[in-house]
Amino acid sequence: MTNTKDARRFWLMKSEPDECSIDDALAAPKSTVPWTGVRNYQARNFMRDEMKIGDGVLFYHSSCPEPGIAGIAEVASATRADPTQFDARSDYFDAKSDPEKPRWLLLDVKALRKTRLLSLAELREDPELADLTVLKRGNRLSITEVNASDWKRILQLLK
DNA sequence: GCCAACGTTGGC
DNA sequence: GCCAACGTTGGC
Repeated sequence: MTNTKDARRFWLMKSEPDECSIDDALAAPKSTVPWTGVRNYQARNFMRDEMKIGDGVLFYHSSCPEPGIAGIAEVASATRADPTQFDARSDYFDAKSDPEKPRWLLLDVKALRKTRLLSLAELREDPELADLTVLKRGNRLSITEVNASDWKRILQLLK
């Protein structure tokens, strides 16, 4: 199987470092964390339909003093139900989700390494990254695709 | 804490 | 199925 449909793809995943930073992910067993709390259908569908084990992930810190890319990770599992949707004490509880037909999914993300913080400001300054989805105005999606050339460029900036 | 942008909800 | 109101995200 070598057609382009099966090529490795790349993603940017936002995490609030207060909840799960790149350090937290690296400290987890097997450096792997369940990506809990996605409550947006578009992001869920990316996980369910598009993301494959081994896909590259930019681990992005959001809602924090220094937002930006903080590490490199990879997709480490297929999707399964996100258990927090059924936990009434969880911030991510969803009373409308039927356990027989879970509305929200998660997948495992394996942290590979921490990088220097490539800040949002620095990303914006790079003309080569002009089409990076996370830089687009009004973007709020917690999972966005990164094209291969932007991925390459970002790894270069992180060297 | 502000607020722009965007997704979701629910009345009709 | 429209769309106004409301809630959330997330940088600043």
